[in-house]
Amino acid sequence: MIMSDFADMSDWDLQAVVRGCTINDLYTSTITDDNPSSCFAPLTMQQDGLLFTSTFPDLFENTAVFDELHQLYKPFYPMLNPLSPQDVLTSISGSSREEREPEKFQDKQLLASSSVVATVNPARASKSKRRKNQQRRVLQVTAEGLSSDTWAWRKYGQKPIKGSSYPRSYYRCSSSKGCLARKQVERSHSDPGMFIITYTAEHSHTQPTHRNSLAGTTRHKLSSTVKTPNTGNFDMPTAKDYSYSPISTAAPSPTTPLSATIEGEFIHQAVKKESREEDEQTLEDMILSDDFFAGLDELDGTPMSHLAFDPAFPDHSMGFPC
DNA sequence: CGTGTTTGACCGGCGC
DNA sequence: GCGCCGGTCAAACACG
Repeated sequence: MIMSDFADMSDWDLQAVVRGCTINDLYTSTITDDNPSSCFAPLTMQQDGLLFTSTFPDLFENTAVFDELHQLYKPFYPMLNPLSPQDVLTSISGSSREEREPEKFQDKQLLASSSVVATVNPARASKSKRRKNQQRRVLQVTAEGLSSDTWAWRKYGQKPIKGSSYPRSYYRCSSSKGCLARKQVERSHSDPGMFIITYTAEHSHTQPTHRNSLAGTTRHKLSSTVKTPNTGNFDMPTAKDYSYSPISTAAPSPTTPLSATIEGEFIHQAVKKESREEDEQTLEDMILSDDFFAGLDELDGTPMSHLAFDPAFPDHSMGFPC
């Protein structure tokens, strides 16, 4: 594996993986108290037909491998984005139908909620133009995972996608004017309880302390437009909508703070797992200590700030003013 | 007033 | 070259 190849991979995959472990622990039922190590989801990197599979315990036991990864990722640390949790992470830069329809691609790959997949194909990437060349990262998250994304997103479009039962919503980062970060949210065709999030471009700023004003985020008018998946329509509900149906067919708006219902649920889970979180933080401190976040520290000014993220209190833990 | 969503129109990449 | 389709724009409107 060469550096240029790594550069094509997601900039924050490693952190997303590490962070995802912790958050997965809170969000998914596949990780049990009896099996803390299960948070180390299998890591699969496919590259030029080469399939590299490992698990985190393996990586950590094999310090040489981890050091290599550490070194390879080091140049990208400042670009790491504290993505919200979890599940599936795919880096895409290509032109095939599969890549243009990540949700189908993921279905094919049978991406489990706890697995992490990073895919890159430099050969194809070089051929493309603007849209083709755009690096994308695809995550499959639950509604909870969706709501835990603490970046401030502003919806700027929604389109029905051919072959998909659900429309795709388009969001741009509203934290900073010049930020090119984009986000697409689409309900998973195979699992309506899951959402396919496609991130495009990087944030050009640090994570905001608080999300922007809530003005306009709760439109009662929406209550008549929110439909079930069976209708083929899909609107991102407001916090109020979501609070009525925590595990509803829709999901919280990315710009909407966690509703009391969801937040309470998170608090409940967080309290439940409190002791284990300490262990995990210790683990993360061990794994990600020293120069791992040196770049982030320079960028953010708050050392280890990202590790302070707590899905139960996203607004309290994330960030800093732009 | 500031910030958000909605939605039809438009643009441009891509496949044929 | 043409048409399809995904992505973006921007006006209108909602909400606090």
